[in-house]
Amino acid sequence: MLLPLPLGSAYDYRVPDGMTLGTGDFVVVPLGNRAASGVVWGPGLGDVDARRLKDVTARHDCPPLPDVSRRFVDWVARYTLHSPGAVLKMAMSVTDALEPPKPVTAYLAAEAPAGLRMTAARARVLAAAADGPPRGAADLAREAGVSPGVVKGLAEAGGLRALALAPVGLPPAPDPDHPGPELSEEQQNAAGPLVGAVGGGFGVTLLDGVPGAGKTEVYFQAVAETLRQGRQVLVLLPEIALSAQWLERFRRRFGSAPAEWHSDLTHGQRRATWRAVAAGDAKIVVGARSALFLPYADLGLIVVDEEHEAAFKQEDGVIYNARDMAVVRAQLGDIPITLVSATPSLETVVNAANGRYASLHLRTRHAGAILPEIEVVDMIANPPARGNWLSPGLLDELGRTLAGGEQALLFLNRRGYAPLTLCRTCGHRFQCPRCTAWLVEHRLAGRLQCHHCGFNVTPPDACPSCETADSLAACGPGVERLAEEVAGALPEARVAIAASDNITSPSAAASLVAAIEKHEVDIVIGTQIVAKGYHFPLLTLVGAVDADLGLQGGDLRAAERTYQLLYQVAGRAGRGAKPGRVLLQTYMAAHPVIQALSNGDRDAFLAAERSAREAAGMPPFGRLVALVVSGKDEAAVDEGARNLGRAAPHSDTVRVLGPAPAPFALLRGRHRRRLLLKAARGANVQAVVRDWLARARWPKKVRVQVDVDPYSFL
DNA sequence: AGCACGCCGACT
DNA sequence: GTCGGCGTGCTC
Repeated sequence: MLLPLPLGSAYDYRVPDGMTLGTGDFVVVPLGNRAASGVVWGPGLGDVDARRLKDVTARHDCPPLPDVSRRFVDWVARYTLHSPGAVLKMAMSVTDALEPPKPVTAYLAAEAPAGLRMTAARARVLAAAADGPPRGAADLAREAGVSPGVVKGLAEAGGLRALALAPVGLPPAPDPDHPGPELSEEQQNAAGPLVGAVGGGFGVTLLDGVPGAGKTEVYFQAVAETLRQGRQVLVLLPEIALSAQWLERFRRRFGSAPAEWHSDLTHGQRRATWRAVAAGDAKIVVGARSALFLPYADLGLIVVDEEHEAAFKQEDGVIYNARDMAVVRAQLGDIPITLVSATPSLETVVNAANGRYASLHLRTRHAGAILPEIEVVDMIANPPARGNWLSPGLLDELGRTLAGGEQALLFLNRRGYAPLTLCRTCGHRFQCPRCTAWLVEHRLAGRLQCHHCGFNVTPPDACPSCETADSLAACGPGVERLAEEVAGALPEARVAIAASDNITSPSAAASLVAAIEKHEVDIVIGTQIVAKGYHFPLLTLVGAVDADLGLQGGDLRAAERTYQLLYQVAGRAGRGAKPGRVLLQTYMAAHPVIQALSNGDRDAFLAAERSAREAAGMPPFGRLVALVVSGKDEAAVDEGARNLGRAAPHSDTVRVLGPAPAPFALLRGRHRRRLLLKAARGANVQAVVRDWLARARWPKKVRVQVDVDPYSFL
């Protein structure tokens, strides 16, 4: 019996007489003094005294967790060095979905039978029921301002008619043969092998195409083929909440909506979707990384769109990369998987180059659109006005674009107004008390905010350190400040800010997208949330305000990520009839990333990146495991980190760097130290780390977190 | 993850 | 004198 808790191993329970259980069955068991739901993982191990065993309470009325899902849970647990129970928890995220939905009874006003006793409360219920659709007892009672008992009593007395309400339904099944858009010859050539792979067992294909090439329509062909074969499809997107246009495209192609899986669902939707996936009724699921762990009855195809995205890396709880685990899931299920990107990760490029993955290329934009020209604006030679961030060249282009009735996007990967506030008199800087981070001014919200823990304060009138009034200065730009600069330079321009602060839900994203599509916006000023996926035909100018932003810091993937992000942003320009232009503002015009972008030479950039990683033995040519030691007591954390460092394994294939303070040495009030294990490509890092952790000792109040294949170095 | 047990600060 | 804070330990 595996419980969805971080317990270390499965627990044994006795099966009471008269109950038959099979592997994968969902059951209720007593745990301590409460009841818990878990999954039958196999026969008991018998390593616990039989007298201590408790009886299984009941079997849930739902399909068992399929064999593939169970093997997947075990595999992910072994790989990530987390407990199987913690991984199972991700597959059982809606516990009350284990029981069939109770039929919901709704009530509507009925012809009052003779002799119905009327009270003031009953009259209010009847008045409420007479107006509007049939509602449940609780809703009706709330509206009438009475207790639910009154509604029940009235219904029994015949004053209300009861009606069985259909449980939360799924959208109608997508139709693979719904007429879709015509594919170009290049698209058809790419779609052929993808469609051919459906039903043919495990295989990974990279679909690599320039932005605007119509990659989505290409993999939709494989989705359609899988639907025709009656099997389920999973499409993973990095940020499902922002995928309004993707969903619209899906609806156009298949005549119906897919089942969605992300954090923004209501409880009822989660429940219904989980059950429909388990029953095999939900034929296509589009979701964020957690959708990978749903209990698919018969999964036949996985697509990972924007496979290079860092958002696929789960950074808390069980730390895993959904793209990599999706490949594993496909292998265990013996089904094809397609990785899609305009800027594939180096890992994927290397796998494609050495033949482990097949690859398909789309080199031209769809419908005759051409790729934008990318120009470098050397900010040393063309500085902006003092206190501003837009170079004269970019400002001119903005004006020209607007005058031509077109739209522009200014990209700056910084939320808020200014990333740092300091006192001009004494130099005091506003820092988060719980994190190693400055407080970011959010002028629209009137707050100084920490982007890591949510701490925020009202900006004071006087410096808290030297008490000088009106001495605080905003340092550096954020999207809000950029909007202010644009408003000053181009007062007629209609500006919209797009950052995670104001685009918090799929509906917020949808309304912004609609406003841009209807040309109610001239200039979009956004963070990375506008970088990917969107298609705005009138958008012809993209300005990257601070192209160098991601290049600072010693992160392994800084160059790769900056290249991907800027290339994706550039790809928003010129997707319609008119050609686009892209301006990259930089103080590092000679940097290889900037050069590669302006020369349009992705292959040379990847080759250079690849040989640098190979020479350093870094991924994908070597393996990394990060250990983060954290706790509230700094001395205890240091002690734990030192102990781990002393116990660290060393061999000719493995070495350990650190401990060193993590880049965020203090995060949410916890002190953090990092150790990094670097190993040869073929090394069994899991075995090495497991052995290491078993030998080392650290204070109990200190937590050691394992991150296999760390993505960011924070 | 919950939940209980246990040992030190501010209250009716 | 108690209520309650969360550190620590346990759940077949």
